[in-house]
Amino acid sequence: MDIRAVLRDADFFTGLTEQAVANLAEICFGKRAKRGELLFLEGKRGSAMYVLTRGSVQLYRVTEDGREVVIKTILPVDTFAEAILFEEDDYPASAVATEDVELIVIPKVQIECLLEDPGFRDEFIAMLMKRLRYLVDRIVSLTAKDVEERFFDFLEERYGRKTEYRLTMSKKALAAAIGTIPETFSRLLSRLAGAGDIRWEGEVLTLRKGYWEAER
Amino acid sequence: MDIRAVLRDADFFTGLTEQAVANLAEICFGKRAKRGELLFLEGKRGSAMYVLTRGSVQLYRVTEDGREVVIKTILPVDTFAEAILFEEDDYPASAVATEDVELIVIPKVQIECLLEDPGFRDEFIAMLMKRLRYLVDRIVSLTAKDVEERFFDFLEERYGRKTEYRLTMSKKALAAAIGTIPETFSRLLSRLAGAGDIRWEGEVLTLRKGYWEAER
DNA sequence: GCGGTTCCTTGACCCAGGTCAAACGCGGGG
DNA sequence: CCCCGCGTTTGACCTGGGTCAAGGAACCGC
Repeated sequence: MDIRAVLRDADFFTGLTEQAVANLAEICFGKRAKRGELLFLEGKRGSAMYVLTRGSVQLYRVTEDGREVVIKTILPVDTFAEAILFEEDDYPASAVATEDVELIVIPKVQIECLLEDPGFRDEFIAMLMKRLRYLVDRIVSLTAKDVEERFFDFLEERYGRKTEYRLTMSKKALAAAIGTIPETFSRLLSRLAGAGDIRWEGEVLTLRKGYWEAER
Repeated sequence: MDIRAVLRDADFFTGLTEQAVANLAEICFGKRAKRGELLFLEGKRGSAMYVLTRGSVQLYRVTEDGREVVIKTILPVDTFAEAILFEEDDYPASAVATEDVELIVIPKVQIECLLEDPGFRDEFIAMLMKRLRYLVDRIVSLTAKDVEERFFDFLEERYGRKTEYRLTMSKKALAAAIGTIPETFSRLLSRLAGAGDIRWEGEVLTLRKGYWEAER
């Protein structure tokens, strides 16, 4: 895995010179984790942010009564846990690998230097704005849309409009990603399959041709 | 209304020198709006951010099918619409006055100069982080808590733990603030009143003594 | 191969809270 | 002073989706 190439291509680091990326890459290191492994825990002190290069990760919070609420599902190539860079304290959420994953670990101290650079800082602010927008969208979606709509929103947002999706995370994780439970998700799928809207074989989900053009 | 004094005390402007605040105050101006008035509309171009000094404002989004989702309720003294400062484009949400309000309007261009100052930029980033946290909390709350819990969370978060609250916005607006509809909110209130947990007279809500210490 | 997990599915049930409708109080404009 | 419109309340009703329980199915490690 060529760390430097990955960093260069990540949105997060546009605005850095080739040289700066090279320097950064020197300090970073790769990491693997297996499905189900925790990457960090809400409230724990953290000292790194991540770039996900393979697999998927869910950021979630746990309520007092033990319910897990997924805030966001991370897919390659995306960065996460940038929040930690600007907080003296803890991770604001937990992160779990929803499949076997590969990631790049970027030590916090290293980025703090970069933030001196005003250009980079602007990029950083722009990224935060994107995160804000995402969360607002998620609130709207969880509040005002039903499970079916959220499912297709998820497909579109995370993979784009296609007719075939290779979904490698578990259905349980998918259910959590769209803010519901496995039972409800399973029922949704069999209803859609019954109506001929989708077909699910192994890891491959196939949509009825023209689905995206239909009423919706 | 002493604009300079308000700005000086606003969290948002800590990190500015007295002089910088004074300069800023020169450019800003006060504004009033009546209950129900729109301050800005999602998708419209904007060129100012605001400090609310009296009344309350709701930020909300409208879904395709016309449902309004309240993102956040603003109370004095808080800033809003800072997002616009870093977007070339539009307001990401709409804002409506939920009571008669007084606000300070800060032209966008003016702040853009301030962002040159690295100290101010750090404050700005810290503020964005707080917003992120807030939205994550709201997701958790809307997803995993019932209406009653959200109501008391709202009271605590917006006014602190007290036994008496002067609630000047309409019950309709309150219902929207906690993510429900007037009917459900009204039923909640009469249930709580029946149980002796609350009393509501005019604008004043009184909690049963020791409410905050109870099980919850 | 085999017992033990964990995942997935299905069925029966339930309930918080949304919808629809009706009635009333209240404040402001004509 | 009356009327209209809005906010509020209450009642009757309904339903999306969560809970609980019970089998299958797939995947371990031994």
